[in-house]
Amino acid sequence: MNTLAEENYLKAIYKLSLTARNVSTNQIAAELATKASSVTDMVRKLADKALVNYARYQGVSLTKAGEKVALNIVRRHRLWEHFLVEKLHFKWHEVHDMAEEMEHISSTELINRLDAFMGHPTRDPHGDPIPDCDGNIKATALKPISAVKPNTSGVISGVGDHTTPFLQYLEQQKLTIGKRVTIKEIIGYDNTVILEMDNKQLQISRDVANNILIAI
Amino acid sequence: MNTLAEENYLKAIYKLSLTARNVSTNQIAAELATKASSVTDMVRKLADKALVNYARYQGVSLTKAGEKVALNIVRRHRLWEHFLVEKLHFKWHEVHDMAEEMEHISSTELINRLDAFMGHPTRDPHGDPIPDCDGNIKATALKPISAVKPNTSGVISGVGDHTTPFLQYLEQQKLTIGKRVTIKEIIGYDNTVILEMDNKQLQISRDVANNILIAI
DNA sequence: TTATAATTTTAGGCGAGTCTAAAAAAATTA
DNA sequence: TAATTTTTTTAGACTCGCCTAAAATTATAA
Repeated sequence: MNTLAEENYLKAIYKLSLTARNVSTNQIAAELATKASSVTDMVRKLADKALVNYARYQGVSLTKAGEKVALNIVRRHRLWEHFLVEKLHFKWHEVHDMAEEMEHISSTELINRLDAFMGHPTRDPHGDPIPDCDGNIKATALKPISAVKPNTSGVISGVGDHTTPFLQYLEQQKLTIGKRVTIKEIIGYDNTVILEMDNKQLQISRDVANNILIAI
Repeated sequence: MNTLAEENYLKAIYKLSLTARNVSTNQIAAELATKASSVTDMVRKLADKALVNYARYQGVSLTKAGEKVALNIVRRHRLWEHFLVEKLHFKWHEVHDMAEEMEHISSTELINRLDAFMGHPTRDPHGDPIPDCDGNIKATALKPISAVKPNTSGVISGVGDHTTPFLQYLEQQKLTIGKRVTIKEIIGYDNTVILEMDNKQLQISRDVANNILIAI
């Protein structure tokens, strides 16, 4: 078994690996709100356990074993988030910190039964895919609204920003997971996007459009 | 907030306090599978935080504040056990270790919503009462089967032994929470108890009779 | 290409929580 | 009551995960 700190490092490295081949010490330190020297220590420990590939000054990547552990943590996190929203009726912006604690509960049997109890969901409340018990994750090509051509229609299926203010804004605008939207026009001046949803027009900023992901 | 170790000490002291005024260092060490010297260190730390009363060589007791924390941990533990049995269909002897981890999840709001989700249960799967959110616990006078007079009838409402082999034995004999039993006779020779349940006769040993608690 | 800046690692230390071994206090027995 | 045993505390040390400060390495700019 891995310690709490080890699990948090693996999760951070996994997350950062999605947008970079080799993750740097400083990136990990920023992600975990810790110091680079602490990261160096821990990364060597994880390398000793064969969970990451590491060479001095060269950055870090997950090994197959490390990735499996990380995907398991992600699975637990997202299943608990799903539980919190669907069964305990929390809002999607309220569940992250709780799931952050719950993801470290170790029983595999527990998580498999939770999965069954929830009806084997494929996505968490933010639209992120839930890995299965073998760590398989459904690769789904979602596009930010800002990247599609005018007159394209799609279903909101994920967000690129998980912070509370952003999620609260989306909720207020009813721009939630599952909603169908049509991109009408992208204004050249500042990339404001004009959408149609529920037969009404709506304008959103470039930043917001970058962080709403749709399936076409 | 208290650390994981602190919470575990408080819970252990609470448990031992049920059968002793002042809890000894050695008792706590045995309960937590640690060494007396470690207990002394931690107990001083808890005394500094005003969670226990402590004087060198005199044993330990919980303060009001410490008891409140302990009851909260017990509440969380028992609610999660209830969830695991009722919703995820675990057996009553399987849930202790999982709940041991889950009880440390800190959100009060989470536990209150879990409580509501479960329909405000008053007892966990072993018949132990679940404290409410203010730490009030329904005092219920349960009696071991071994301590009631012949021809008394009652409902099995708790167990005095939470170990897996004992719980599995009870399950096999269908001596589970909620079952009505009538004590027919206690044999003088070795205190074997003869019961009637579901219109059938059943014999149990003194040790078993000591650890089945009934409400009359 | 050399100087400067940024990043990463090393060295040494700290607090939490644990341990062993020895000393101190309390309880028990003769 | 004195001697012995048991319990508890103290002293000192260890690991984990973190820190700061300084050194080493790599990246960038002149």
